[in-house]
Amino acid sequence: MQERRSNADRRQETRAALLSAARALFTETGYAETGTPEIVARAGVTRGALYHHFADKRALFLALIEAEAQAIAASIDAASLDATDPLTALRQGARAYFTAMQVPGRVRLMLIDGPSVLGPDEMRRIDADTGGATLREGLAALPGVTATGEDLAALADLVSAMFDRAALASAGGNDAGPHAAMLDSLLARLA
Amino acid sequence: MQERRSNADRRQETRAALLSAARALFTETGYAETGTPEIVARAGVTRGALYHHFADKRALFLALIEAEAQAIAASIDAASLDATDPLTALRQGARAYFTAMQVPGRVRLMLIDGPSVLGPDEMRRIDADTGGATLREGLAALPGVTATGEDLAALADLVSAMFDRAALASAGGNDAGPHAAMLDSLLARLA
DNA sequence: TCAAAAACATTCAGGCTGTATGGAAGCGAT
DNA sequence: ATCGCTTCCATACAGCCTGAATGTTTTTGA
Repeated sequence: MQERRSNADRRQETRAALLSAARALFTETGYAETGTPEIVARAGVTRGALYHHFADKRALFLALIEAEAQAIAASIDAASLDATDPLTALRQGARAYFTAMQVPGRVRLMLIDGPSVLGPDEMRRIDADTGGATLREGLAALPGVTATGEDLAALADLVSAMFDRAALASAGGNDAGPHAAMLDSLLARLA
Repeated sequence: MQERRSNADRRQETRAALLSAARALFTETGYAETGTPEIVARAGVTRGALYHHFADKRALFLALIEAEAQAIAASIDAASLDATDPLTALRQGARAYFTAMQVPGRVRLMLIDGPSVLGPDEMRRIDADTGGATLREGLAALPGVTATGEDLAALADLVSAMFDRAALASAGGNDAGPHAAMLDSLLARLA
């Protein structure tokens, strides 16, 4: 019995299987420690399929990171829609980011392996393509923030660094309480 | 002609040669892209020497990172000795950190490859063993900071994240001005 | 229905890591 | 001084992985 599938379907299915298997293994074992034989075995295909869909291991990882970044940005957008004043909007966005980053493996993908494998520049680009502007606008709306242009971008970058560090602190079963609370009070000082 | 060297000398010399060669290649090409054959060729020894002194490639990298962290901490300590009031002390420490992180390759070693190869936990341990306490004390001395214990540690971690991000922004020939200035004004708000 | 293209499988070459084995040089005791 | 022991280092080997090249099957479109 041979099930007749369209090329588009086949393509998308194996791509999804590869991305899913790669995500599982990369988050469990790390990028460098995970081999492509392992990935394709888990995905139920061969290495030929992998190298047909992706130029190399790095390209597979890049596709994974981009999908993950979009999922995170979508979560934040969905959560911070009902904004009353700028500060609570920012706080809601921060909470949404933390909960989004608690999805298993996300910290490792986005904050550890991502910058190392893809480089900081590419990670910045990905961030800019997904949710980068949101934070800038959220900060600019705060009454205590007068920065614009480059200064505003720098401020957003610094605040984003604190978000990331707080998310990192909450990984591995650690208590995120102190970091999140402290970050919240720092944001309150900005307003 | 055979130069008679003591075992202690031989050991330290080849170790230094290996660490120096590894530092050069890791900073130029990155950890994953640098092979041990390349390292030992540059150091003028063989892979046998490398695996005699270090358990594996990771252990060599670890020794390198620890030495680098101590060098950075030493630079900061040396620069922030003449402290008048807490805020300027912190500012001087910040400036010292930025100049220390402008040594070529340091950003890549400490902020990109380090966390990926050694893991965030080990990087935290290294930071705690070198200059971790300095920042906590400097922040605690600020009049506007009332946090203690876990909260103080969380604040120091968040501020440290901003330092790192600012240093990262200044890497690759980018202009560090906006980040450094913005960070400076944020620190002033804390006091 | 049939050629062309897409999707996938298999094979191959090169390189790298870590280990095991071998040799040379220093060290301590006699 | 020399002899066993240890340290230091070099060479050889086995296993694995990556990416490219080559084959095979399935789908597509005319």
